[in-house]
Amino acid sequence: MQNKDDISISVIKRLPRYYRFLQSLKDNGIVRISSKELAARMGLTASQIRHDFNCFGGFGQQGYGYNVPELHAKIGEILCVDKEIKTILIGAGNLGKAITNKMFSKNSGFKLIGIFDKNEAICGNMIKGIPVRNVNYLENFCIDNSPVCAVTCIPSTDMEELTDLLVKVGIKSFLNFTNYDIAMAHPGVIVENVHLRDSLLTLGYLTNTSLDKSEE
Amino acid sequence: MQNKDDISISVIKRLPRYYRFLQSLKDNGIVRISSKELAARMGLTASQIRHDFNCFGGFGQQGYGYNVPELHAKIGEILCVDKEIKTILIGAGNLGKAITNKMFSKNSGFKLIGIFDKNEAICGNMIKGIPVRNVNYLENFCIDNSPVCAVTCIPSTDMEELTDLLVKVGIKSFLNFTNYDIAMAHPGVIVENVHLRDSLLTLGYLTNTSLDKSEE
DNA sequence: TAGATTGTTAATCGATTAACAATC
DNA sequence: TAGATTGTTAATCGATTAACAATC
Repeated sequence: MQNKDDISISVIKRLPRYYRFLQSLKDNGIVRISSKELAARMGLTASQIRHDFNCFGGFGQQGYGYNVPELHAKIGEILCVDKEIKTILIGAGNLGKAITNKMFSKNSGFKLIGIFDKNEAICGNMIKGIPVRNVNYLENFCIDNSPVCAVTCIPSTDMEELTDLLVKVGIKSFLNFTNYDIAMAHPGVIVENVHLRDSLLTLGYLTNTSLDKSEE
Repeated sequence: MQNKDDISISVIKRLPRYYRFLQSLKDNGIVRISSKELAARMGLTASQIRHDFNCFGGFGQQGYGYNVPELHAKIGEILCVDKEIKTILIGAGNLGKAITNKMFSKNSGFKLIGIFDKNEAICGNMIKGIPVRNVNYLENFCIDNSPVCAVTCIPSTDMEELTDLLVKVGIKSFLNFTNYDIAMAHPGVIVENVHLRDSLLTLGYLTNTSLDKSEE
């Protein structure tokens, strides 16, 4: 087992998928799995799986494999799914609503404590029991409640002003759905970008390339 | 310039971001940029940028750099943003609505031609001028209109049956928002996965790790 | 022409895979 | 004990970076 700082981002990005697969194995009552069997199910190599898990410690048993509920719990622990990072969401459009409804379930590691929007017309609306507040109240809300994380699903053009404010009032990490480059503007802040349009463009490239090929 | 098949997926995944940055440079009236300057703006190395562009051909000029509108056009061409891949969307909840409203703009390379949902109550509703149809009509619609791509934003539990049908009627590529593993179930099909919850869990890990460190 | 910057090859770095001793 | 499978190191592979000749 190595120091947490040494763990490469590629390993970290695989953890949520491991967690999901183990969850589903557990739900199906499977108590034991070998790296070979898990590799076959996930489309990875057994070597990589053992290598990945060993970044965090020896979770298996020679000659047996891995205990599914135990491994699931260990990875959940590494991902801190039991934590409740105080989180605010800015932008209560369709995307904001979808995120609020689906993503902050138990064992997500986060707790949504406030929703903000600049559109007066929807302020006061409730989403999953949380009122949509006018973005004018954002600064005071942050001072009073000290959220750590912000989810941004607003137009990119509003992002510069907003992120300056959020970083000022102590936001440490962002789940960013806009194209504004938060990491570039605020070095040191933790940012996970979700660029939906980039995914679509990549898919377009791959689809067209594959169609060209099948026409040859 | 190499064969299209030789181009690694990591290069391809950077193309949409290059395209975005060049768009914004172009919008700001910048007509010339060097790899060094672009690297500084994007947080990459100049070497990588030249290396990436050269996978597709020599777009620059020694001693000058790159012509922004020209390079933008070239990358748009590579990404086939002018194509209109016929696309259907399944699941007209908040996420489906957000995607419909924001992602299929001009120069996305896609054209949304049909929206489907199993919820009777919302069938007939219009989203961006497209009616929500009952999923019962999906098979016949595909036979009549031959869509190439499908966007899936429905519960994972409905995915096995749905993807079997979609692949049968000729869908070649998927933008998949569910946790169902389409690629595993249908080898050969092109899949771009967007796992929002995985992004959140990764952010949780990074956030907690960083908070632990700053407490030391 | 001289300076700048590309295109491209070689060197480096890091991630994945293979191999096998340890051991359950 | 014998068979199975991990943990871990070494080998391989691929991606990124550095270097520099070509050339605008």
